[in-house]
Amino acid sequence: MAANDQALAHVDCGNCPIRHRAVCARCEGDELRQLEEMKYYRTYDAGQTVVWSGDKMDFVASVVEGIATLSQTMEDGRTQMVGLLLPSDFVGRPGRDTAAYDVVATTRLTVCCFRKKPFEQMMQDTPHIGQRLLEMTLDELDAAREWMLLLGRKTAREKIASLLAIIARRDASLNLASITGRVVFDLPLTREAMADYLGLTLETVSRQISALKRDGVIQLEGKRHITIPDMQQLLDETGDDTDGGMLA
Amino acid sequence: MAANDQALAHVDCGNCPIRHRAVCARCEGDELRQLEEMKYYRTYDAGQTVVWSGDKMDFVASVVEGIATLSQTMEDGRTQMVGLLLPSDFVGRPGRDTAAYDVVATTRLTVCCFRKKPFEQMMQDTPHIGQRLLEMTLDELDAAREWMLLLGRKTAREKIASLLAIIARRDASLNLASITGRVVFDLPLTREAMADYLGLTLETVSRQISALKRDGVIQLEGKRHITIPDMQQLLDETGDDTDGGMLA
DNA sequence: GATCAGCCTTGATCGAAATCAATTTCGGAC
DNA sequence: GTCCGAAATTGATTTCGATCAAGGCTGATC
Repeated sequence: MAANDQALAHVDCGNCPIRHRAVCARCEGDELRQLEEMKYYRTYDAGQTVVWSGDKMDFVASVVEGIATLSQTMEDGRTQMVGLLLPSDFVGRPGRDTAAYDVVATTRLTVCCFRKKPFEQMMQDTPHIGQRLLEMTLDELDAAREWMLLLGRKTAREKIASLLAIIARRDASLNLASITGRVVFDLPLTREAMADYLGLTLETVSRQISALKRDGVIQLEGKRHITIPDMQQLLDETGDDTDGGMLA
Repeated sequence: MAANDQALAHVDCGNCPIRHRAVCARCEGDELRQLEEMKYYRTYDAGQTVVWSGDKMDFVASVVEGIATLSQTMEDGRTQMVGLLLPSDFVGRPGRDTAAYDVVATTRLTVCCFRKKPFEQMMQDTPHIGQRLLEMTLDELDAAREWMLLLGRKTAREKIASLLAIIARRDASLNLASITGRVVFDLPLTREAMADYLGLTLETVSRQISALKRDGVIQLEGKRHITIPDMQQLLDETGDDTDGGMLA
């Protein structure tokens, strides 16, 4: 049965992010069993809200499959996405019992949950879970700061190119393909969601995508299927330092 | 002598942030002694760069006194500040040996340093240091995300008001004053630094400050000394939800 | 296969902030 | 006090992206 398949996948470290990214590599048998007993799954349809900002949240979770977004909304309705959750990303904050952001599934979403209290206890007893969580949080902080540069200083075209590059790179890493040359993928976000992420309006997003298409940087099939003929050309549009990076 | 005074301050937990915020409350005698032996101080003049992005960084540190900024710069010179480091904030990332950002002292700055290797070892041996660091990192992540909303969606006026409110609130908490009513403080940043933080130009910063002054929201004495006659009025300008917050 | 709704594109116009360009103010050194 | 230079202000103009406004495409439903 499906539930069992998933459980097996976990034992094999194939899928469950908490297991895979935070725990598995260093877990002992007892700890594995403990985690195994604590976890449960939830799935959401595309468009469903997982939690609203301010809601009570008595679990932590990690994304198994699908994509979710974190966003903040001002009273007058202006919204800014502050995080994109991909498989293996962590949701929820130990030591806080209300959600700080709206969490929305943008595709069909499966998460692996742990009730907060026992998870926190487990963190206490098993230091490397906390250590792994610290590493992940530091990575997220770096990502957030990179996004601050994008939001504060990049032009609309650079913003779009950057977002496409990030999505392309993620797909490339999944496919184990090289980062240069041709890349093909489907956009997991609507134009509106892209706009919310980039601090733009959906019209500007649409226009800039059209412009990149017109300039041959990307090719579009339908509204979501994208081909990047030359990844380097896209990277040149992002404004980022791309020439090999510093080696020191 | 000064050095000794500082050492005493640390023993008393009065000042050193790593001690005070991350460790002290739960540290045992041995751990205290170990930290005490590891630490050393550095001071920088206003305007001095502590480390350049990409530089090797073999220490972690925490701010004892003064203010530093974290910023990212694009090849063409556009820069975005991604963090403001106040006393007790942590600098450096365990598990990474090059700096990811430029760290610049904006006032005279004193930091308390620990060489990375032994600090990491200490983290291994003393779980609650890592736990405290996780809490601090999660706080920083929240702050970064709040800043993303500011950068992506707020108007220039709202940005200035938000920055002033943050600085005012910080000073207020130091003075144990209430958050409402009259607040007086000195700006620790130049207009240019404010612009880098807010994703604006320095001219726009100047114009908006003049506008807030003209509208009676703030009073200016010289270029840096600011009086806020009515804190609530300033908060109303930030665009943030301020009416008591949600209570659920 | 018609209808409809959600998503997307494109055009016209507007407006906020950037840019370019002088001054002015202020704080410190002498 | 005077002088100097950095920091800040202010004005004129431009520009990029927002806003307002029509449609167009596509896929689901009946």
